[in-house]
Amino acid sequence: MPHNTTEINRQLRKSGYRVTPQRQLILDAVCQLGDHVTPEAVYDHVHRIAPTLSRATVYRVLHFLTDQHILAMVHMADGRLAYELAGPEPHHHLVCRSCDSLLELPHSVLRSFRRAMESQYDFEVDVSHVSFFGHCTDCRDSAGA
Amino acid sequence: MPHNTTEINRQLRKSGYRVTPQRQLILDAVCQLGDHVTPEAVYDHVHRIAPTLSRATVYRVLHFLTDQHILAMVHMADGRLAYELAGPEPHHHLVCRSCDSLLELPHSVLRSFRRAMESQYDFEVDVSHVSFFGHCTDCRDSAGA
DNA sequence: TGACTTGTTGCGAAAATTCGCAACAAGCAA
DNA sequence: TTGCTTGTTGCGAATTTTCGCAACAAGTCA
Repeated sequence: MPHNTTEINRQLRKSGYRVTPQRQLILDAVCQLGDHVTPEAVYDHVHRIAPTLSRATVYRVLHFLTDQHILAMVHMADGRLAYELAGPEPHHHLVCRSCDSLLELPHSVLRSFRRAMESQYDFEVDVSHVSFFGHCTDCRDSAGA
Repeated sequence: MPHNTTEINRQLRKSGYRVTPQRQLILDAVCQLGDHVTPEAVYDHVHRIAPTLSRATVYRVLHFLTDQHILAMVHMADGRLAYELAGPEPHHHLVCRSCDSLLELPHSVLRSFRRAMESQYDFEVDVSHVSFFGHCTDCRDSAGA
């Protein structure tokens, strides 16, 4: 999962996909907009630069880049999807249902779980995106008070 | 999380919510339709019995019953949401991205993980619904061939 | 039973997401 | 550079999900 555009382009072409201006714009947008970017935010951003770029394309490209493991989906607390650049090492999220805050988990916390699923169920868990929902310290404190 | 309607009704009323025919119909529908029921399937079912019951109400009631821990959300492989009756003991799913099959995990496999998150991050993970995505034995076999 | 309070519903419109298909253009080969 | 092949896009319509608000009715109390 390379982080620079040149390398990504090479990889896509090698797989038989095309590198279009739309795809580059959308990828750039996700990079610039940060950690959990909604489709609408991407659309707003790219639409300013390329007004003919349609919503459908935004959705399609986000799915596509996710399939290629260039982006990763992030489940938000309200159930909607957002996206972020997929790092070389996957990480996971603890999502607070009260305040929507995101806490990042290192991949290591799921490594043993993954192995267990593999040996016990012969199921290969894709850990490139896992979110857990619940309540963070702050929200529990204020709720309990 | 009681399983019979009478007990559920009592619980809802005690919490200050109302037991309406719509809510009962929708809950019955989920029970009858099985393990991972889509909103549209629920609507089709109840709409036959109560033609004026609207789509909006189906969505609202499904959310509502989930908040009350009477139903549980299930993430499907395509990213959409389905629902099922929440059992007394939560369970989890291994969702195959190729064939959409669901494998149930006993709660025990996440117990230690949950405790770890609590002590390390002071984050209380809600394990009433957790889905992991990946690939099952069969699909890996056929893909590898 | 009858009136009151307020949580719920229905409706239609809005928003979010997906689809189908013709027009377009990226990459390739000559 | 020119032209082909076929993956991609844009558009508009279809689908799915949410929203706003007035009308409605469940539960409560007199």
